[in-house]
Amino acid sequence: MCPDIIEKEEVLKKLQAIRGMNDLLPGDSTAWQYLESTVADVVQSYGYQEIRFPILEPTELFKRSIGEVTDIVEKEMYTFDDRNGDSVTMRPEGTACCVRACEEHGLLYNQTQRLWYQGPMFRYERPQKGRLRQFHQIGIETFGMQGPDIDAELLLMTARLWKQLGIYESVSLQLNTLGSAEARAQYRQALVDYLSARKEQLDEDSLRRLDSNPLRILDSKDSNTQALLNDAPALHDYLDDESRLHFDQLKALLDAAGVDYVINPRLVRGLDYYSKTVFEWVTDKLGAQGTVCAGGRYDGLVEQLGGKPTPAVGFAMGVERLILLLQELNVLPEGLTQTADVYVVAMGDVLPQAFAMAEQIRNRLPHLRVVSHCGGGNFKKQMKKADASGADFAVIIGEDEAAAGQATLKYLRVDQPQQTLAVEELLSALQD
RNA sequence: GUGGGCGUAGCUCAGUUGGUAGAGCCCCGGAUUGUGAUUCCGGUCGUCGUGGGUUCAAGUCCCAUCGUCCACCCCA
Repeated sequence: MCPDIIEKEEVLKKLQAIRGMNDLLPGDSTAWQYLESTVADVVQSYGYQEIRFPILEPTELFKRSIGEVTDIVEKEMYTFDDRNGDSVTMRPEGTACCVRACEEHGLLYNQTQRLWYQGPMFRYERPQKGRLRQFHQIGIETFGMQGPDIDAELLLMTARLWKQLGIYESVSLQLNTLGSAEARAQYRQALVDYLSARKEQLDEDSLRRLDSNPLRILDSKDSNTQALLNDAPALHDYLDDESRLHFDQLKALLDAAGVDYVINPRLVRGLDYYSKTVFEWVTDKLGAQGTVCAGGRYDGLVEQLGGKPTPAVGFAMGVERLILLLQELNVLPEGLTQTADVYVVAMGDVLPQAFAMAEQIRNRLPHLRVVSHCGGGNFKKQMKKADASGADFAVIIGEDEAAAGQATLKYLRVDQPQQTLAVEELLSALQD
């Protein structure tokens, strides 16, 4: 066999998307656009501004923020050497990037910020439902506000968003507080002491976490471990007064606003930088990856990354998971698959007139999506395409219409007789 | 990283103890040369993921490999 052919076949086999990195196809992109624009509308209605930062950041940024001993940093990051030998990493999350960008440009100097961002994140994990290697988050971060009011605002904003999307009844807000860094350190020690004395009763994973990230043992799925935790020291007994007050005030604000929540003392977050408020919006409709939005307060992070001490709260939502949920609940608006509002059919030697008509409609009614038929074909075929496009109207131009400077307007979705109209009449008919 | 399920047409999937690869949808043509979504008739579509092995014979059995899905883990 000719070597060229062999080589070609091998290349063709390999030419597919990288594992865990999905293509977004035309049939799904409209749902994404719907979600993204709904989120953008809601967050902007609270006065949040968009920020954009690079996908590639210095590896050190994530080591110092997320925590050296977390799974993300230890084994899930896409890290490689830049051409000059610097270690760079494709961002596994947005918070650290956002802090870096704000700090670098003085956005945190004596001022508050309400920011949001969106884009792809990268983690080398085993793909499963709701978990990808390239996934998308929409994140919100606020800086410079230390009171519980801003925590509450974030939760009100998310609740509004879920209502807007029609999923509020299918998600529940899990709420907890981790206390100050000092309080948490004390509690951590107490927990380690308690569990170390009972090592033989721990499952394998929890045993491993006893050294690396003992708080994570709290939300272990192992039933024996959970039973063991019933008599373990409770985080709430170790809370400092300030954190306790902060949490009580937050709950009062949520109560007053009518946002339901569940206090979950076992809720901790995987990333090291959280303190005080932590929360997750979870659903039972998506299988194992049911957290659709999560975040909390991270008052220490800015300083940890070299800035002045700056209070901060934020969260991120998983776009793929929200899309799955919208599809699962069947709450996507109708018409997302529609690609046109008006379909222009040209019969005979009238292409110049048909194009002119389509352009005229676009000039005067720019909100309408106008698709001109291209590629020839008989009348029947063109009408079939018009129907398949989802358009409400077909605008038909044949020899007769072209000669008279007219067009025929046919209603594709309602039972109304078609009419042959002059340009102005046609435009005003399309307007309603 | 660990387990389990599944890879057959563009899509969703049948395919019996091993015996000549199927259906629906989609698409195309026609019934209807300027009127679609309904109906009827006809048609195109495959290295059965890949590579070995067993056998007279493999989509089917065995081994390997790749891909994918779900779960653990982790997390949005």
